[in-house]
Amino acid sequence: MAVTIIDVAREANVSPSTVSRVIADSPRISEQTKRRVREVMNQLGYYPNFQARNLAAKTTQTIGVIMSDSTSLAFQNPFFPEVIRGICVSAHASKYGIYFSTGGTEEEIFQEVVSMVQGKKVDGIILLYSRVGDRTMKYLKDENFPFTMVGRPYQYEDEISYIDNDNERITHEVVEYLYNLGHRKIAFIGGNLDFVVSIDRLNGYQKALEKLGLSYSEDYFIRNDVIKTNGMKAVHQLMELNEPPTAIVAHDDLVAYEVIRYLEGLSVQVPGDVSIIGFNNHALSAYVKPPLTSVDISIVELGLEATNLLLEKIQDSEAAVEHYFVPTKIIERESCKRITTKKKRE
Amino acid sequence: MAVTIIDVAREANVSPSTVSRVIADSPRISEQTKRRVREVMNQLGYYPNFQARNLAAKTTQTIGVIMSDSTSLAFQNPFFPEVIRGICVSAHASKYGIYFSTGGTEEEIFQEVVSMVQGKKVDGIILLYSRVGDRTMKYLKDENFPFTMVGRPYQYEDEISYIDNDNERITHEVVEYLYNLGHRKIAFIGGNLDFVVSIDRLNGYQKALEKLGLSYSEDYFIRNDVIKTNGMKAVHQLMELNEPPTAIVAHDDLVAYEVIRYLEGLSVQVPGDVSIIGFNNHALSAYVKPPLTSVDISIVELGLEATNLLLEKIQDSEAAVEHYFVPTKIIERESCKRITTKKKRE
DNA sequence: CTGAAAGCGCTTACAG
DNA sequence: CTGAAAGCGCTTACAG
Repeated sequence: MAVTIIDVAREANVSPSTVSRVIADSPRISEQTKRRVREVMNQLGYYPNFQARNLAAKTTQTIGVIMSDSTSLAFQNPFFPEVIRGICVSAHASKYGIYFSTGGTEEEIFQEVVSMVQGKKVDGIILLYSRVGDRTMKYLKDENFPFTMVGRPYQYEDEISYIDNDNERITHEVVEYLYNLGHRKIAFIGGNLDFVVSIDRLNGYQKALEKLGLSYSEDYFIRNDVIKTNGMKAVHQLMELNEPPTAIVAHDDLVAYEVIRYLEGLSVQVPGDVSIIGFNNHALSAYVKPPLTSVDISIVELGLEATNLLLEKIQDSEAAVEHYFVPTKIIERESCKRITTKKKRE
Repeated sequence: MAVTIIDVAREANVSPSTVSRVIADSPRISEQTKRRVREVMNQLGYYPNFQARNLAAKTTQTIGVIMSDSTSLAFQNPFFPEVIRGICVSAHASKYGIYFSTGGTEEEIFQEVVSMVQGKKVDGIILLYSRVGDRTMKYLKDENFPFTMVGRPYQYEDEISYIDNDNERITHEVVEYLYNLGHRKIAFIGGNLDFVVSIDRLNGYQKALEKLGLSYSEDYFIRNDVIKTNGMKAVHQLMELNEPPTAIVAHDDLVAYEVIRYLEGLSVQVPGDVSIIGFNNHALSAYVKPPLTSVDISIVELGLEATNLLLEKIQDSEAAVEHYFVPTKIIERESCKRITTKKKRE
């Protein structure tokens, strides 16, 4: 029904091959012929059939975007929309489309990736997460299929191209920031340790303590799952310690606010009694009370650069493995307070 | 290179047609043959080529998802990730994939939609917005291409299937809610009036005033663009009116918080002096101070139902045009206060 | 229940 | 600079 390359060829008195070459803007066709063929294409309302072209050319001009299962962090604001925006910008500039994974569970996602790869649905894949022991990542690596990750791979770091923040360093800086405000008792509320980002941030926290001569205590570390299931109690226990923290680093702005609310229940003031700093710099964090000091992690760039790297890989299968860190920045607002170190010690 | 249907056929001693029918699980093939062919497929690691299958079958098994340009509301949390989640659930259940638009400007988006339709990239399209005078919507309708919208179309309402909230009604209810708390001076901060959702909410506000015997005043209506560019001043003017409002309805939780911040600058307490209610029930709104009363609009359902409707349309081109409203609910928190109507009037 | 053949709408060596 | 031909990997009437 639709007008095909054959119709155009007939109408323009050339062969289908020629029409095909005009579409591709091949230099081997004379300007005159091109002009004539293009005129006919417009006249007939011709559009190349995507599937047919891809089948013949053995390409798809689309990249697959995979996020971790929907129950996890990835679906929270604002990471997801922003990273997608970055991907869109880069993909659009190179005339690539985006095919989106729809799977729910880890297993479904894995199966979907396999079918994307084997079924030749996409030219390359972006993994929007990095999880410990991830089968999908391993598969992609073993298949030698073009892919990049947003997040440092937990393994094979030298064989996989990825974009990330320097999570260890920035968390280190966050702790130092609090230290410089006079804090010595600094608690940490981590993310899901199945994800490398959470591990790196925890490492940064621990190393900073060490470097600053503060000792690490299990009591000062709350895992994200206990915040989720039993946050109120965990925060109460934290504040009932003999030496309750004067500052808290939270893995995400959302959990920071959750904690602030529990603190309120205990009549603990932020930042009066306890300073708190979050990660990810949510849109709301500027407006909320107290405006939250938070680490901006350049989410759009994360998506943008991951896509650029993938596109390089697709276009040149010999392209070197590359890693980038995208900038992070502590956005100071009003949830952290300078204290004079007059308490117990010293 | 990859193993094809031919390889499987040869190995299983059947024709390619038979293999194809086994893939489709056609009832016309004996169980015995199916078993044998499937065994060979596993053994050889066969996966059907997506493009080839689609080209031959004249289908794509994928739906296109289009959002409004990235500068607008759609990219704000939490609408975007949640609506996508809804779409994914439904698409995945029906084994459809998702092709995502990457365009930046309105024109780019339009071109992309045309190429999706004409290039046979997708079987149907979901428009994640409804804009006044939208060329893309008109095009889809005129082409008679299967599509649905999240949001009431500004035109051709009887010819287009869509899912929406009953925005007029819920805004009406919101005003009544405030009225029942004793408020008589209720201001409204609207969204971008290029979008139908904003128009409907404004209408609901105005009709509620009318029904409740309150008069509508231009002074009580702030357009979203002035909030964006000159919000502080607009809020100041609002509060310096002879009869400043005692309650404010904000088109979105984000703008509600922005307003609250400006109010603070004027030492106006929320909800002490002014009550405020938002829309969209952001994830943070529960945690923030004051916890914001907000209208939950069931975003996931919006995506889910729009996809279901589209799938019906795709599978049956004669399917009737349908509309659904997805439930809305006022989530009461702490930003609205009952007042005793003792001020000036009466 | 199964197969031979045509066809989906392109691209790309190969030849001139 | 252009064309004829083969092929990409499937599906689907048609025939038996």
